Amino acid sequence: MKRQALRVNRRLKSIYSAFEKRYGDLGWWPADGPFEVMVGAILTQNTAWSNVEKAISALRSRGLLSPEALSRVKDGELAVLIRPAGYFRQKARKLKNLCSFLENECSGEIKLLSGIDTDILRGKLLSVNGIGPETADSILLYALCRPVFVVDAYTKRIFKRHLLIDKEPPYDELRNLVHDNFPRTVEQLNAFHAYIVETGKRYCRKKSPLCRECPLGRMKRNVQCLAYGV
DNA sequence: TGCCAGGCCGGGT
DNA sequence: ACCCGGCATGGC
Repeated sequence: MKRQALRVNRRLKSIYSAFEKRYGDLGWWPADGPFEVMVGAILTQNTAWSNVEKAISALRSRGLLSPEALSRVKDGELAVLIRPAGYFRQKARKLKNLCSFLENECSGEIKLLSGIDTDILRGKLLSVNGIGPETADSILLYALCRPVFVVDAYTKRIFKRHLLIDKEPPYDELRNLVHDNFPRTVEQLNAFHAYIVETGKRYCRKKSPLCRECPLGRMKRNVQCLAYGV
């Protein structure tokens, strides 16, 4: 088991290095301030980022990118504004839930969340209707600078294609695989997920073939899968 | 034209 | 513990 962990550790590092070499510093998350990160994290659920940008712009142009302002808008009105991001009625409610959460938890002052332990905070975020594991971790990492790894569809696809795992494990299991075998620093976890998404968008969409341009190269057929569940 | 995108929820088995 | 249908727009 120790041996296994060492291999996983090495594989993760080599993947990360390949990304780093290709992309350098991506400067993620693409947003202005923590609240905007949170809003983006909800809006991008199963949705192309280009569509999210339109919605964010609409909110920005009306000065709604703060918890206080956003909580005052009526659901129906908000829904129309974020329409380009899809699932707009659901997401309008989710955004309001986020605002209520922030109001209850820290009176809308995001800085005040800094006193709360990361795991406790994660639990609180997960209790908000509309915030699941990926959204919670995105908020923790990119809005609140907590050292957590964010798992998404690209992560599973890339790890599977590059033989780190042979099937798709439950969210927390994959997250723990990285937590246990990769440096647990905000900087590296931030960059790692950013690299995964950038690579995923370019080279690892559902039907895109494996190609030479991918920073990880082609899948090597005779490399043994490290398997999941270590 | 149909498939896909940086998920999540509620209900069922 | 999984599996499903629903949610919705815009790009290719």
